[in-house]
Amino acid sequence: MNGPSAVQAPVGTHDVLAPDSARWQFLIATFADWARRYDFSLIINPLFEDVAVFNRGIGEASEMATKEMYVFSDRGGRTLALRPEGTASVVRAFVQHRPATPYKAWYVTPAFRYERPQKGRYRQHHQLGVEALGTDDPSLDVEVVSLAWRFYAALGLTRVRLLINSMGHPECRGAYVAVLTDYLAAHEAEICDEHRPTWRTNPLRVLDCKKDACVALTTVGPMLIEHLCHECATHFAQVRSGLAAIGIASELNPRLVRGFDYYTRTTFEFVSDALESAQNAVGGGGRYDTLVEQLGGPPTSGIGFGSGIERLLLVLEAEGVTVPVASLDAFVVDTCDEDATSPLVDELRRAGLSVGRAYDARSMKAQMKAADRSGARYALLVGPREQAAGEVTMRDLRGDQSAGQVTLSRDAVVAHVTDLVKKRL
RNA sequence: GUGGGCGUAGCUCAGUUGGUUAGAGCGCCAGGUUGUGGUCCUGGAGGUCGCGGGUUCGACCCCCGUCGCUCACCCCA
Repeated sequence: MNGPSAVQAPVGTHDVLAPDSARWQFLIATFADWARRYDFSLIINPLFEDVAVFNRGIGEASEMATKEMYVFSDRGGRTLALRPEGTASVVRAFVQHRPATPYKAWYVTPAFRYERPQKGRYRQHHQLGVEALGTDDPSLDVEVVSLAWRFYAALGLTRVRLLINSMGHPECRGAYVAVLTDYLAAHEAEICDEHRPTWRTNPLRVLDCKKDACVALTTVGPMLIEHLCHECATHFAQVRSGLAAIGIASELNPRLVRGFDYYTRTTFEFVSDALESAQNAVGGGGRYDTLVEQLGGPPTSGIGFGSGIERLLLVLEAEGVTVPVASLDAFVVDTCDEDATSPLVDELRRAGLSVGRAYDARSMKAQMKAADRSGARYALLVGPREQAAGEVTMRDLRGDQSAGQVTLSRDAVVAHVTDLVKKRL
């Protein structure tokens, strides 16, 4: 390597190649299927937005907005940001296009945050999620949560738990924050070293703190769940009973406070007991009944959830879930006539089969080796003998040790192999 | 943003107190078998030992810097 030094992916990003990419396909296809069953349509948003979309959405006081966003100026002087999460863009698109409500959309997208990478945390990670706008019916909260729940189950995960809480709406939360502020002010000396100087900026963050000092303090302090107004308390009760009615166990966690300012009422998080690290959250979400207005739309309720693909893959591995890997149906081995290979391969592919072949006119032994490594079910051999007789030799590569082979006429081979493959499905 | 660990072949890793041409397994290519994979045998290709500087007669090894990877804190998915 005397040429230019090799380039590599930026810090905190990663490439996904086969065979790992098969697990991504499985995740995305499974999620798309469940989103379809729940009547969600696909939405595709830009990866970058006017920075105001995210600032107004996730809150200027949040860590993500202040320290973690990829903000840049384009050549036209616009201040843009790479999306750090999925919700704000969907809501922005809703405000801009005003689809009929209820509007239910699913997405899969990269998300960008400038953080130090570690296990399960990247500067570009990927999320699957849904958003549902246009009603605050608790049945919709139940649907969004259960979609996530059923999706995790469909992946084969058994150790995911649902934590749930209610953030109230702005009025009852505001009243609670006043109570909490008084409480924290009276016990300021007991707050952990990190939050003592900053707790007034966002008192709710103290609830989220994992340090012993803050945990001890807030466990006995006032809880938001106890200060909900009648409407919010009723709504939350309906969500929980709705989940129970379809057999989904939700654990009330009054300390659950998620990182974005836009959340109201129902807030939830899925954690995996299979992950021991601090990155045990595989997904989360909640209701955001003021976000549409903050982005300039009419008063519109919304709820959504997002799940990190990289996190899900960690959990799949931790739980020992294996993912089906598609292999080739056939591999064409041709030592005779390169010009005859392409039509045969083409016919097989048009018949719906996945077909591999060798290149560079390699020896039959080399091509057979390639056929074996490709995982193909059948090898289709065309040598001078078959060529002269108008035949193809079909060899079963995955049968018993004594795999047999048969000779077929060239005209019948495509239909024959197609039948065999379809019978196995 | 803070702190720890690690960078040797495509991959996983050896490499003695600092001493000549840096090794293994797997993978890859070819041959053994001039028409047959998965087992076996033989051979081959592939490395500026992350990069730069320093110490030394001599550095993969020691020192400094740098880049990268990784783990944890923080935050989150």
